[in-house]
Amino acid sequence: MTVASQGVSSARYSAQIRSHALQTRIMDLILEQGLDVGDSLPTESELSAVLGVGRNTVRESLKVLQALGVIEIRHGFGTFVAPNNFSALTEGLVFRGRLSLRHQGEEAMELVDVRQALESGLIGRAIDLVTAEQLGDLRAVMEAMDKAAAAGEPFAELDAEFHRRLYAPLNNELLMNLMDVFWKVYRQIHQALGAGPVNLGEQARIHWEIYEAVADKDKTLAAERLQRHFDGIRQKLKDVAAR
Amino acid sequence: MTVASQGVSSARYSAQIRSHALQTRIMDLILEQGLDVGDSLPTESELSAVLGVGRNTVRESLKVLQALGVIEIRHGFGTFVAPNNFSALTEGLVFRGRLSLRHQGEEAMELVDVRQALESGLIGRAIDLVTAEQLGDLRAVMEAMDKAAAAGEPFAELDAEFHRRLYAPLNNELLMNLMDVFWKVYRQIHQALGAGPVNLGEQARIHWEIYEAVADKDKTLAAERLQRHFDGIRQKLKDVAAR
DNA sequence: TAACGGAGATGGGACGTCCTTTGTCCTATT
DNA sequence: AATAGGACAAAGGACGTCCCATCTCCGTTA
Repeated sequence: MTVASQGVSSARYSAQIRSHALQTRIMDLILEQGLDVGDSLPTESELSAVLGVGRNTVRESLKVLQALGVIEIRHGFGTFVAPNNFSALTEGLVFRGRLSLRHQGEEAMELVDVRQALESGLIGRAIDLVTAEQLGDLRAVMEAMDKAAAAGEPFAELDAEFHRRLYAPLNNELLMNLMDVFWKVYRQIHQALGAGPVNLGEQARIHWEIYEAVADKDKTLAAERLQRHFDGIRQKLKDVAAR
Repeated sequence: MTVASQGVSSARYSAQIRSHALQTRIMDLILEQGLDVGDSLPTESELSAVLGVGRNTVRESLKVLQALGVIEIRHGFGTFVAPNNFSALTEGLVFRGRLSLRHQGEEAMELVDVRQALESGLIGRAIDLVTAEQLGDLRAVMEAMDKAAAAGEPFAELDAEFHRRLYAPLNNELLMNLMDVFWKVYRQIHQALGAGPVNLGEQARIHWEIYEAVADKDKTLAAERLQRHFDGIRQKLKDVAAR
């Protein structure tokens, strides 16, 4: 544990506790009133009155809750309970990643480790649950990837889509969000590092191999190929960071 | 899909883009100036001047960045680049979890799935890397757990500590943070659900079995026992949610 | 019937003011 | 000389107020 990691939660920062309390009160208010995703919160002025604090203070808390993906603020219309949304988490992680590039990109590597564990750990169950239709979707992505590769176009988005669809059978929204976050963060760190030239054809081939293993319902093989896929990514990161 | 669920990411919300841009500018400013963890940012007034926006606006962005774990604000002292810290993420997830209790606690289940994949997926490498000292630490936790179980005291904290130490050998701070978050969220959801009576002795036994497998460096067995541990948790959740 | 536009509501933002907290430094006391 | 305590300055915290920007809704008009 680092020196400072005891920081934020420490009782020392009473101000943080107070503003944190306000956020909690707002969340509790949502829950108490039985609001659900899509329902609207009271206006800022109303909240300011109900909670007994100034409107600016309310606004600060609302902004934080929005950043945490709890609510959605729409200018001129109102504030609403947000659907699941982790995009905020992305920002923080990307920042962390960029900050860590000064220290040999540890964070990026850690991120790949976590992704690897998640994906190769879950592929088995995904194979158990995948339907023919979902497999078809996956294949469609691969064909698009081939097309992009043949045209010499990068296919970062298709890559992400492939991994996303791979785990769609699990029907786990939290996982989807997390994987999205990891993917975006990885992407941005990769770009910031200055990605070297990529071999599109080989990229596509690796994904095809994973697809084949999944289509054959061969869990061990799929897990192994995913593992290797990530080993490759890790190696590439190491190469870039070494410069 | 609800009315609002197409919301946040849409280009439609220019206001969100603007405030998001401000956050990004602050983060960029940190990176450009070469600030590292612990360094202090300009004061709110200075930022307000440099960025050409009002102090309240700056404050809103700073609060968000604090919530994202990017910076740490200390009343009367200044604003600093924060060490890694995910505690903020916890809040959002706990809220999600509580919100979802109305829908048979799906989120809690998803959370367990992700934890399971992460932990059983990473235990192998943890076993590869674990040192004798770390193994000793792990054992110490187990002995404390035994003592608590014998005394009839719940040992949620020791349980968390066990899982934390299990993966300490990986030296992956991101993973540690994530696991901490998952743990806290799970804990809170569990409490909110109204935890049933727990069999302390059996809890301890299960953890001992995992420990033994790790001590024997038996990766397969450890992964399997972890898997079963989580299956048990999942079953318990299902029971509680069924009421 | 469809397109346009205004009204009203709601969030966005900027100042200015005063309070609270924190760290520092200086002084007085022992 | 060492220490305790108070004064001071700097920084963030909270509010109130005023005006702007944007959205939705609904009525008007072509």
